[in-house]
Amino acid sequence: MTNSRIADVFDEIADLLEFQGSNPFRVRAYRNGARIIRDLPESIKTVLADKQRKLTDLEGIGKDLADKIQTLVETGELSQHQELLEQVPATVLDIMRVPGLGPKKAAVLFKELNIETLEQLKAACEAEQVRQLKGFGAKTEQKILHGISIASAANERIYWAEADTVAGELRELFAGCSSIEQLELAGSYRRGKETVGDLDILVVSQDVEAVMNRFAEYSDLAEVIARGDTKMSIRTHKGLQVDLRVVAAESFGAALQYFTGSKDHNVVVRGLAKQRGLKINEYGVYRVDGDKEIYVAGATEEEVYATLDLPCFPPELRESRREFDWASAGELPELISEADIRGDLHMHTHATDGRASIEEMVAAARSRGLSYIAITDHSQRVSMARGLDPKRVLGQWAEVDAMNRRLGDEFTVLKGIECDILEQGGMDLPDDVLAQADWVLASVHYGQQQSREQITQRLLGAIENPNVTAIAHPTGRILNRREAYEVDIDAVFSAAAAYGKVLELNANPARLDLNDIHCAAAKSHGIPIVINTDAHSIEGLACMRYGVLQARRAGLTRDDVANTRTLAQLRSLIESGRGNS
DNA sequence: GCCGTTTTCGGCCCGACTGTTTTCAGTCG
Repeated sequence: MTNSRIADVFDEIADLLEFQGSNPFRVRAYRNGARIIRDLPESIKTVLADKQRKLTDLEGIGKDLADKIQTLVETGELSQHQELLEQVPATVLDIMRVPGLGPKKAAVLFKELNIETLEQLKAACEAEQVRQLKGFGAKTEQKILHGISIASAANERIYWAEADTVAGELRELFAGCSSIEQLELAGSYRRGKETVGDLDILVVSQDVEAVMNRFAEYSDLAEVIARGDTKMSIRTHKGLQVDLRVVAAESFGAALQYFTGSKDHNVVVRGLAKQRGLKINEYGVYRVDGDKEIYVAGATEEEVYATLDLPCFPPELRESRREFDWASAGELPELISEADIRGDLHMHTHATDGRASIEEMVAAARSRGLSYIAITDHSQRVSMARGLDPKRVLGQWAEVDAMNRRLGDEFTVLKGIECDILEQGGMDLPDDVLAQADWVLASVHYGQQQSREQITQRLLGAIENPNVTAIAHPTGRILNRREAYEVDIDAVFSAAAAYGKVLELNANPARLDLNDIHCAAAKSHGIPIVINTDAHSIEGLACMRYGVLQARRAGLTRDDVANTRTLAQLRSLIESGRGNS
């Protein structure tokens, strides 16, 4: 059983317990446990197999959860989980996900009206039965009906890149509001999470009405969800919720820290504050003195963290993973930035499914400040994209040689290929062809439904091939669309480390594959990561920033990433991979 | 359910907004 499956079980137990009105801290313990398992950079099986280590060494996993994890790994199920599912139909969890309905109200609906599904809930609202219940009224009934109608749209998290577009529009909207002194976007968007559930905007202004009126003029606004003295929430036509909060200047840093989260990170921060006799909320840091609270800090995030002797963590690291350990050891990594990137080693041209020529890709890459690229068109198996057979790829590489002679020392194009790993195993081009390339990416495009053993063996075979430099998009996932294929990722990491291979972080905003957890795991194996755009057009080269953001979330530094190296350093890295095979 | 230099019990982050209420519970982030 995989980490993520174990985490899913714990999350569902938390949902079911919450529905039953269990101790909220017990519920939190399960959710916390789920997050810890999901964020773990190695498989739980590996930890269990190591006699030197105990699951309870993980902060937040006690004896009880450790036993449950072990049971799940060994038997694939958990009696407590089964019993809960017998008491509470899993479909009632959908009811809790309707905006405005939480565990308490969902439980009342279930107990009083026997409502188990969204369909039954809709019918009961339309029959005006819900408004009869204590604690419910006509407005709640309308809100539920509305909530059901938008539930699917509202629950889908959008790609970070899409959120960034909305963020840009909102910045522009508020740029025309003269009373705004400071503005920042917070939340998971600021932390650079691969998908974003909603946007949070923080503003300092003396004129709350003017700011909120401006917000109400947003061209993509579908409805105003709430509007109070300091907070206003809207929903866009696509269903994205945007929250606006207006705060005083002395509270801006505290609010930014608070609303950037993550929630788990803030729980730790608040706990540390409490130990020091301090209290932190979104208005500031306060020294608690009897029943008096004296403002200590809050204008900037730096001063908020400084009251706890903590560095101002880069937002990407605020996930309550390892950042507090790093900080206390003085080992906070200096995260990679886009300026560190010198090359892009995965892109397509119009020879296959790209839209531009080699020359156009070179020009675009140079204007982005890069000093080398690899042209990596598809191999013949990808017939839909007119993949290259040996003859065509050798022809393309001759073209690249000619191009390099024209370019001189200023810029270099590596002769590359994105070579398919065939369904039956083995590479899609003969070794004597691949041996002539500078840079070979190996990819799984077909047979993604194969068994874990088959796919793992295919990947291991590619890693062991001396001509292969790197594995592209190693898990094959497409966010919101396609799960990663089944693969023993630990085996892939071990092999890549042993054979000196590189793993890709594909920067396409829908892929971001490897994900942040896997990148951190690869780093711990000493595996270099290459951040590539997989561009199919000159515009596609701009995706690099999404990959860098993901790398930052993984805690990667410049040294962890292959394409921050100079060309000479990169070539020696490629050579050492060949030597190890 | 987790945790502990205030340690095996008693805490566990905290405030805004809404709707249904006449003072607050539930939801949300």
